[in-house]
Amino acid sequence: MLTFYLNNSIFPCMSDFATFSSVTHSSSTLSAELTTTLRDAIITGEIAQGTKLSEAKMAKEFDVSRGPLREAIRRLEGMNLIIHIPQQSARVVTLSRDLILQLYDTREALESKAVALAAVKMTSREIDELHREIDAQSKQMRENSGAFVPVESDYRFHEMVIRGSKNKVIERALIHELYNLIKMFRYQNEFANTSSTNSLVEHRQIVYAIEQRDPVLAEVTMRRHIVHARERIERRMSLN
Amino acid sequence: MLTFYLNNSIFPCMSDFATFSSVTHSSSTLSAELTTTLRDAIITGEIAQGTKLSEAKMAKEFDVSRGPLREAIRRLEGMNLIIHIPQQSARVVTLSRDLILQLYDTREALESKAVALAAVKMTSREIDELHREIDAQSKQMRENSGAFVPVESDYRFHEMVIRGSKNKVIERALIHELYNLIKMFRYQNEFANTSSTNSLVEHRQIVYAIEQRDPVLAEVTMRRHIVHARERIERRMSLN
DNA sequence: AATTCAACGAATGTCGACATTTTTTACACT
DNA sequence: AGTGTAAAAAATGTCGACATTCGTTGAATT
Repeated sequence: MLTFYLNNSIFPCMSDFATFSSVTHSSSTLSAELTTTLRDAIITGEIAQGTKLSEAKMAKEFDVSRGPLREAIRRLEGMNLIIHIPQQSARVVTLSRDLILQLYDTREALESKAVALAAVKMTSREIDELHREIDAQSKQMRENSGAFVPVESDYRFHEMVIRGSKNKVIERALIHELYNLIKMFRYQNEFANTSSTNSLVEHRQIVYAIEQRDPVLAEVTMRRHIVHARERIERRMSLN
Repeated sequence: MLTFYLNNSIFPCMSDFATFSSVTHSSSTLSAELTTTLRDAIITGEIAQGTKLSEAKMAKEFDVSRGPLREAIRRLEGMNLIIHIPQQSARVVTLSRDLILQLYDTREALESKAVALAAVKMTSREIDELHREIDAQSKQMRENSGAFVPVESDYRFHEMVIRGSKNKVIERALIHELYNLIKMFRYQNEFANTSSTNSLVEHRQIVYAIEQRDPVLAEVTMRRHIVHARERIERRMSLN
């Protein structure tokens, strides 16, 4: 069975949903389970961009009533993964070139602020964890002689920094409302599949700045890190 | 009948809801109407912070079934106005000192980026509208010999700048997910009721920077504007 | 042939009832 | 009196059916 790794949770193809739901009962409510299942299906592209979501069909497919399904859709709306027009349709978001670039501009603003705060607020224990993560990145890249930082590790790194800001508002904006779209974009576009070896160097610089408790340096470094990613995307992305 | 002005929409006290719903049929769906009604009731404090929302009671009060009401609650969750714990409770958010300061940090990051983009992207027509708005502010303040920029005008100004960025992601993050909380905070705390006369000067500086098509100046100016607001709040806010 | 209108089908919105879980209350026991 | 347990009450979660709206098809008219 094909499985994808996202957010530390494994989820199988949608056709295997029956199996999945009988195996995993982590979430308390049906509606919450549906939310994560749909989220992952959208991120991976199993449900393609722009797809019109028919409540009746999906309810039948997942073998649930329309109530919980509608709630899941509302939540995904709040995560910017679904665009809903009342009385008409709910569609999976379409990642235009424009939207992606706007996404990275927003990420630049939020995450550079987050790391500035993190430089002040992170505990030394948390900084240690950052070290462990980039050491693992380094090791993995040497072993696989890969030019790319493994995506999951990259997400873990950035999310550790974000949480380190101790700012719940930024954390929610980034993790709940932005990163899903970024994961979706990266998952569905090989060329966006993380960063060159530069990324690892940049990660080290970020940790260094945090370690020095230097919010300005941390902010500038993170800003550059994200701008680099944005530039890479802007160059390589076809115009649509 | 007591009415409050928010987002260009008038809404009466909740006790008068029956009247309201028979008068205004602007929104297409019940669920959408409930969302705005509840949103405004939360912002004004008619539904107090921390209130536990009982679906049954509210459904009876508004004379609707629980379905649309639950959807409205999910949407308000997405706007950060309600915190929901599955199987337990949905509560109106509580604006702690900490949360407010985090909110302003986030706003600083997003809105300074927004204005930098606006300095590049705004049309001259849009800049004219900015002028009209701050001229109106100036006039109102002279006439009422007031030390404060009228809140509604202040929101209009900031929202014009945000839209001027032409960045839908930032726009949504700010207007849909942050400003409601800020409005809530300001509405329920006299002392936060906009800014000193400095604000008007700062608004002029921001427009000047945009006019000069100077994104760096615009960003710095906006950042200072918001930091000032934050500092004022930090000084005056009791510790809770 | 193109356009308009009407009827049909499909989809979303809304409702009331049932199921399950949580919280409260009351009672028994130490 | 305090604690623990069990029943009862209240609340959330879920379901299936009905209502309304939207989009489409097809026929009638110009």
